Amino acid sequence: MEPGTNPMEPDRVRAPNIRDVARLAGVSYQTVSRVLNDSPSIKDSTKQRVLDVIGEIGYRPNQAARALVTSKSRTIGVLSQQTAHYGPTTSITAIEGAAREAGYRLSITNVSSGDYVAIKAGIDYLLSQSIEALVVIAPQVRVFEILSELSISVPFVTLQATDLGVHSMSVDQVAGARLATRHLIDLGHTEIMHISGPQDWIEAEARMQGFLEEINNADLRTRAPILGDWSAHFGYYAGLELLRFRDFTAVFASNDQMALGFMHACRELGLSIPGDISIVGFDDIPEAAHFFPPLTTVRQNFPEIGRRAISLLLSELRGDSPLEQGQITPELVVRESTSAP
Amino acid sequence: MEPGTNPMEPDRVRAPNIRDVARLAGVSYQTVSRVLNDSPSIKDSTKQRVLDVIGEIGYRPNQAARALVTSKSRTIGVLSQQTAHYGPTTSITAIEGAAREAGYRLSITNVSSGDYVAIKAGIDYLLSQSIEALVVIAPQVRVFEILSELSISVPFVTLQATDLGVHSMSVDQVAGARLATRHLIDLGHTEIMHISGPQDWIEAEARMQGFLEEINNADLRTRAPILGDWSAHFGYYAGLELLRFRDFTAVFASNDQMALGFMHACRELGLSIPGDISIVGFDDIPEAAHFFPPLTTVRQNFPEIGRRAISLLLSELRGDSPLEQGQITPELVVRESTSAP
DNA sequence: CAACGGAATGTGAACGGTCACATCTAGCGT
DNA sequence: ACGCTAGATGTGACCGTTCACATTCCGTTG
Repeated sequence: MEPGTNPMEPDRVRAPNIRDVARLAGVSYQTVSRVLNDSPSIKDSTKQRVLDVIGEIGYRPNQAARALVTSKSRTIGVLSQQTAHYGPTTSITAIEGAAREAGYRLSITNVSSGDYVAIKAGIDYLLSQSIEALVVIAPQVRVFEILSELSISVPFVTLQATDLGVHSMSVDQVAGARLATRHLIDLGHTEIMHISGPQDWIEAEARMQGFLEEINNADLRTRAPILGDWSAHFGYYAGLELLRFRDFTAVFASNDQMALGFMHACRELGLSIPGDISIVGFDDIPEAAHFFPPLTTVRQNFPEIGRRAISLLLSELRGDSPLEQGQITPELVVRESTSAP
Repeated sequence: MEPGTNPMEPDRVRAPNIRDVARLAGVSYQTVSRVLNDSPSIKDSTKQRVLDVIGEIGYRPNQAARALVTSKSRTIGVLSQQTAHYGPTTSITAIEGAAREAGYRLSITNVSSGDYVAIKAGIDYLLSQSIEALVVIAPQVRVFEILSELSISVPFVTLQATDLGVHSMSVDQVAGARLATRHLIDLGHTEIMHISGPQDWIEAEARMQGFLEEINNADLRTRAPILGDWSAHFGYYAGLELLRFRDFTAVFASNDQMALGFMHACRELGLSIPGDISIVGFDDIPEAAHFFPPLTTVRQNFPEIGRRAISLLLSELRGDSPLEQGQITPELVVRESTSAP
């Protein structure tokens, strides 16, 4: 029995390739390739024959081979956070959808800590997959330092407002914070606290800035904002601490979770909301409408950001059009956690 | 001037490849390849020289080429849901981390609707990227029909308990639901409602089953559970509706969000929790501890599931070891939303 | 000292597509 | 009837890496 050609051999089934299709359809492999990329000059009858064979034998184009020869990976990298926040998650979902629709896939890397090495490794990892574009959702200041220092060769966009050139698509955080603060001021509050996010988060910084701007505009004073970690737990403990001195009548929390925790602390101390303390959150997570009381907050359209980020990248990839990057305006949602003091 | 070799040509910078490295290091390309895959028989001095060159010119191995020749994509596919629920998101984060650590990347596809075509397309899409393994987080019944009918050729694991052979790694939903229900019964409740998740979700079904088992064990009766959509909104409106007839004293909601909405409805109708109505949720999202009142719920260890799913797949990919798949036991977290009737 | 053998390194082919170019056909005007 | 052109299809090379096998080097041993 000839060793190499043993017909009994189980013979690792190889996935059908373009030449198998060609042979069965009685055409050349190049014709098959043309059908796959629907090139214009191909006779309908031929095309149909090829498609039939493809369906019949279950042929799938090999992405790796295609990527190799075109040196296009059809992959968009996403640099994100380890923590599963509502906003990023929602945006990523939208990004994935938009990307897939355009024939791109995503490669997501979560960078856990904000330290230089981890972030650098994350970006490196993405680049080694020869991504064609990069979306950065890790909203930490340090990421942007690294990004600019690395002089990335692919188009990229951040979902945060930065001064890093044009590559940004974001909700205007400053405007949102001003909306929230203005709302409290308009109600008549003069002593307003701010519970901020972590110092190294761009969003946290921007919201704090918006808050301070509006406070200054109204000639009010405020205690130094305290820096939280976005969690409801933090909001709770911060509340217990802050409320030992009741020298304020309103709180602007930098996200809904911290607002929730803070309200928890209020209840525990027997304070009524908004009777004793008004509170505004940020994000408008779906649960916020069902907090006790339903939370006044600032709504960000996360899916929209994701979609626009991708369309911005895609247009840059196609080379066409001056990219219309920009900011999305957030919206104040007034519910029952705020009232006149 | 020779056309092809014009030294003035800007000449699209090509990324350095293995042969460039070889040339500069004065070795053959195969030696470079050996260094990259740290093959044992390579002299230390040579290895160092190659590594130096790699660092110097910033060479990155081309994943596509590698994938092509080895027919290993080093990619694990993830089939997930469009909606950004806390549980799946948290698991995915853990999965990503574990996969990356093992040198695998993720390809995530969200399938929006539960209809056959969409799910099939999602799986097809993943397979066309020649994934080496598949994690299914889309917990819909229909997904599993498709999965079994397709006879996937790669190892796969679902994050839901199924009767689909061994490929599953999940929190024991039935046990969790029994824990919750038992708790209410132990407190003395005899009229217990269940707000379930959507009918075609495996988890929803399992939790309902656990609930009914425990109800039967205790010789109690219950009204037919109502089928929700996991959202706080649904919980709210369901609450308004259900509470028109107050023929129950406790509610087991199939997730924390619906519990939240339900509590909102209670407050609005002037009912106290747990005074008038006790309520138990499911998941223990981080916010649950700060609801009003803090929610008694069932904790699932989502990251652990993700990690274990990957380690199960990896061991299957390596071919070693009988895979220790299985279930993780959930845990009841008693807070202040439950008391004796 | 020749023969040996293992460690270290090199060579050709292959993976599965696409690109650039070559060839073949059919329709058309003159 | 002829050449021309555009449409349809085929051929060879190449993308960057690994695999299988071949070759060289060098220290050991009988």
